[in-house]
Amino acid sequence: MDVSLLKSPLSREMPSGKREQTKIQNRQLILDAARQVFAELGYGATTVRDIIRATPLASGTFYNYFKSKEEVFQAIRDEVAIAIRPRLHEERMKANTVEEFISCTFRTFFEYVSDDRVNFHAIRHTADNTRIRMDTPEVIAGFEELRSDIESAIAKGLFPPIDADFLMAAIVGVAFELGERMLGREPHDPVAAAKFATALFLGGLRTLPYAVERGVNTGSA
Amino acid sequence: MDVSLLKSPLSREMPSGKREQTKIQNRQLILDAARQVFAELGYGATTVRDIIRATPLASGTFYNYFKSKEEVFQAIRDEVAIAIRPRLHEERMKANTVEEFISCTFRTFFEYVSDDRVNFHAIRHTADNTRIRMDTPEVIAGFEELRSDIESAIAKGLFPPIDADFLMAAIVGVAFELGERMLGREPHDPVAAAKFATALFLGGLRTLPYAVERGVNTGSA
DNA sequence: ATGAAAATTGACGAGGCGTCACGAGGGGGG
DNA sequence: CCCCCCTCGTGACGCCTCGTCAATTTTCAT
Repeated sequence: MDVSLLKSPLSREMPSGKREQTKIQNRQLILDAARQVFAELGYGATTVRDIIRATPLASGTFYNYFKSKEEVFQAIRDEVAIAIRPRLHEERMKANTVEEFISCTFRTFFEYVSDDRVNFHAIRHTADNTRIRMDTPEVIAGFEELRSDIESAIAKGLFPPIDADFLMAAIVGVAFELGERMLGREPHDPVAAAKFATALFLGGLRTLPYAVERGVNTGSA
Repeated sequence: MDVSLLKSPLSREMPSGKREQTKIQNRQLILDAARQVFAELGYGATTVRDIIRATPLASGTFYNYFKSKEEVFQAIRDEVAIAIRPRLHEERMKANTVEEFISCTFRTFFEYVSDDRVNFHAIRHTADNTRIRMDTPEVIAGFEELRSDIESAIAKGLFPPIDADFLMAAIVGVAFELGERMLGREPHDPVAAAKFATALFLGGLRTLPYAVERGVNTGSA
């Protein structure tokens, strides 16, 4: 009696039961298979069957974990968003100037994108010349956090009282688009991309670093 | 595939044969139905069958015109790109200063987006919280044209010798992302969006117009 | 050991996919 | 004006994927 009362509440902390373990494992199996298949066939062409075929599981099992391939895709994106969001927030919190706020945001983002090839390769190219962008709740939360950080910075007097929503959108747009371009260049140069974006936001066109070689930025205005 | 180019040399001028007419008509029937169905169900959930069902045609006929729903989507996007590209290019050609180059690019783009509700509504909302961006050859050509215009402007001394590729990407990113935000606000204010984007590119954060009301921009630094 | 709860399995009906043989009907030649 | 040819619309077909569900296996608690 005493034991059973103690055991069940305590066991909540550690989900080390066989049941929980295989559940976690199966989920990961599906996610890994999906990453691989998405990267190979492209998101559009991939079917749920393709994913489970790349797995020892049966077709029905898939639906115990995800509702559709969209949901798998979302989960993969969420992983990325969850990994990068705290880093960005933390960096921005440390910022004492506009320069730091902007530069650390871009630097952190581009470096993460450059590093985490697996996920981004799975997400990037889809079918011929189509690009997908899925704003999952986690990703949207990241956007909102950026906006809220901007608003805090405005309140602190760091930023002038500009439209935080538009500024957030502009940062997001530049980050994603420039990130894409950066991944298309060899070698990846997150620092150059961050320099470019930072200079753009801090001083506009006239302070952008000059191009010195084919598609590589250095120097400054 | 451009039908008019493949036709016999003489009939190029006037495709008034009954055959050519129904061909054009059927294509348009499919495109219109697709616009409607995409807007209703979202791109992801739409099937080729849904499109032809919204049409008096038979299922097989669809494949005489398009290979897949992706191709229909591309065709719709291409229409938009073809409509807007010459406008943008023309405006930029008239620009004598950096200010004009940037401001007319954004102004024209945002005004077009705000006006052409039909196509953008068909393209915008997809399934729950997913966004699709398809870079068709025409759209990519629009990007390339922007880059080439930037390069020309650099050659003319209008711009400093910055990385045209990155600048193009930044403009594209801000245009699409801010456009999305603009469409989410009521009423649409393409001028405010253009002002914001232009100020950002010309002078950076410090010259952005101040926010005076909930999500509406006026004034300047 | 045993029964209940939970999770996996794969077969199933529904329905979409792309194809193809057929037939209708434009269009050019006589 | 007619007729044949050839293009194009048609819808049924075989294949595949979808999401479900009853049966079965696995885990867990007693």
